[in-house]
Amino acid sequence: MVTTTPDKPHMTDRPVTKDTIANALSRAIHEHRLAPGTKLGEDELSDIYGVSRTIVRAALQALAHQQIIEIKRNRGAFIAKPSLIESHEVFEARELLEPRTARSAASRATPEDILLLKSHIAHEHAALNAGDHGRALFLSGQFHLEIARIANQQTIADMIDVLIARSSLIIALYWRRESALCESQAHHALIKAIEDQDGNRAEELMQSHLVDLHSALNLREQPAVQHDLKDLLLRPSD
Amino acid sequence: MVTTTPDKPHMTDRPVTKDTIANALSRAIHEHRLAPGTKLGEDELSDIYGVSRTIVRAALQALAHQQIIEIKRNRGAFIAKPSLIESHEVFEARELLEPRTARSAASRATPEDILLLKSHIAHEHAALNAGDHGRALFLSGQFHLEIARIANQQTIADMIDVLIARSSLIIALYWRRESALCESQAHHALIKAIEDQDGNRAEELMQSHLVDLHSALNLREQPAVQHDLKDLLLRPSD
DNA sequence: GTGCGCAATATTGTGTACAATATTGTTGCG
DNA sequence: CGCAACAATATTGTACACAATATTGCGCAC
Repeated sequence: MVTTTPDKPHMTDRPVTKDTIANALSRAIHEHRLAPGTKLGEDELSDIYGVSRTIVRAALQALAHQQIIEIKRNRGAFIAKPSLIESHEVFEARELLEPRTARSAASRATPEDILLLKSHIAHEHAALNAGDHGRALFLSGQFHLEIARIANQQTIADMIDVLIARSSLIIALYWRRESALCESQAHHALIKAIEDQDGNRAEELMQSHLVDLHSALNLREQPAVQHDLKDLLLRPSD
Repeated sequence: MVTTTPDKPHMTDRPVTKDTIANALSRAIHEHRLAPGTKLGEDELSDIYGVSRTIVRAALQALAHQQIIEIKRNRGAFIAKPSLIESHEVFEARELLEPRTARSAASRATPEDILLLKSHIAHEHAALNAGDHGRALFLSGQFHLEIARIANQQTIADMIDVLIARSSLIIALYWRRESALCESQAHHALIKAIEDQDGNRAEELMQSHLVDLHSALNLREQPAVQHDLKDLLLRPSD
């Protein structure tokens, strides 16, 4: 057995910088492999990636700044659990940013961009058919991000990136199964509008798509998944 | 001389956390006491604040994430110099976010909020009369931030906060003196609209105010202040 | 037996030493 | 005299050791 080698996971010996860890964690959170409330111990991570806690801490601080993890002093880092208010705010912000961005994308998209978007959809479908809901969700987010990139507004794209990451957490906490209608139809329609350079329609479709997403959430009650049992025991309810 | 005491600057012995340093630097940048391109050495800062480089690095990383400083590997941290494209993007993002936020603020503002806004203006005027342009600029930014806070959208307010910080850098680089018209009139009108709960007018005023700001910049030529001499020598021009 | 307080343990916070890299100064060769 | 390679210096990158703090477990008193 070679499993006893205490070396880094990959043989290519890539440096393993803070971005390596931040991206890995970000991805895992996006794909719902890490649930809100999960503790991310520094020693734990430094063991996993074979680097010192210094690097791990830098990665955690980066994620904390995106508000997808929360660092409590002398307590550690935990995957964030967006509150009801926060969740509304995130989607309201997306509704403010993304429709106009989609309009802009419609007027700039090249044939290559369209192909890329379609490939995104295809991968999303494949993941969904394979039962990999986490990956499908991640790709769905990347689709939105790709539109922002096409719009050629890096600054806005960066903001949307963060909002999408937080949306993933919100979905983990507040998604209601009954409204499990697959949203890929909306994405298809969006591509069509962008392909047709129909900015008005793209904006409108994006707006209603986000409203649909927003309203498909149980943003009236506390989340069903409550890892942080402290406040759960303080909420008797049913 | 007691200047030889190696202690912390303030006698109150406040912990001096990374936020202390980040806020101080942020403030100094806002007020144009630190010019774009200035190098921020780690040892330098750790000496100044009497903490180890660990804390300083954390502060610098936080500022880097807001894109108001740039960290070059093995080179150090430098105050950012937003490019022309970046500058346009920042103001386009503000034009997307702030008008709607002002509308929202108009419908929520309490009498106390109005008073706070007016006090902001007063301080801004005072600073301007005292010739402290840096502080006036800082307060002007805070005014915009205050409106976002009144709108009760923390998420959007956070984004605007970052955009305002970057705007300060952009103004340092691209402001043209000829258009030195004091903008406080616009702020006065905005307060009036908010006080009157006139959302439409607030949105409209904020929009035109930002367009004015945007167009008061020399966003066609490279910045006059070029600390980074590397690319300046590569640009012959006049 | 229950509750409180203290000790033991584990985890994060910070400082520091050393390694890696970039920058600068110098020297030797063409 | 100019250029290039190399050495010296300075600065950042990383790991690690210790300090501070929170959590947990235990024992004692009531």
